[in-house]
Amino acid sequence: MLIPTPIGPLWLEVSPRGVRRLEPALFPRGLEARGPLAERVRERVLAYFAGEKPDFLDIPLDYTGFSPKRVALYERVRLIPYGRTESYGSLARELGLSPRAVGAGMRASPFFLLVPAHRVIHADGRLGGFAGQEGLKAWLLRFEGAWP
DNA sequence: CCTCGCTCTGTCC
DNA sequence: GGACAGAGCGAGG
Repeated sequence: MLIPTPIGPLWLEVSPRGVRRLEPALFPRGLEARGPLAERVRERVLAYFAGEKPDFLDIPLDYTGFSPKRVALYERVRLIPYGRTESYGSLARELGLSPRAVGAGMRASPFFLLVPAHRVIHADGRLGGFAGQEGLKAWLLRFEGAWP
């Protein structure tokens, strides 16, 4: 399912266990997502870009194939509330990882918005990277009022 | 602004 | 298995 947003379409795939991927993509790239979960995700994403401040904590994610450390990292990042930021380093200390490992995990996440990687920034307040789309990270944080 | 050492995951071979 | 790049941090110049 392709969900239209102000930053371009987001491609959604679901499995019986939950969302398998949600990320920016211009064209369909796999099986069409159908069913109640797909509809729920679509409504929630539209609400997000309509300026409501939804969380996505009740949306199940399909973590099949991910290591326990990555699951713990993603579940922790999901708890960062709308409009707030935390640093790679503080998350790393909390989870017993290295700061680089947190960055690597965020980079590899297929759960755009659902795991709000854009809310994870440098310890000194700079934004840090975003898989070559740092403008998108800045857009999202400004939209949430978490960045000047 | 810059460099360096530390650190270690993800991804390729 | 091994090699390398990378969404970091902190100290130092």
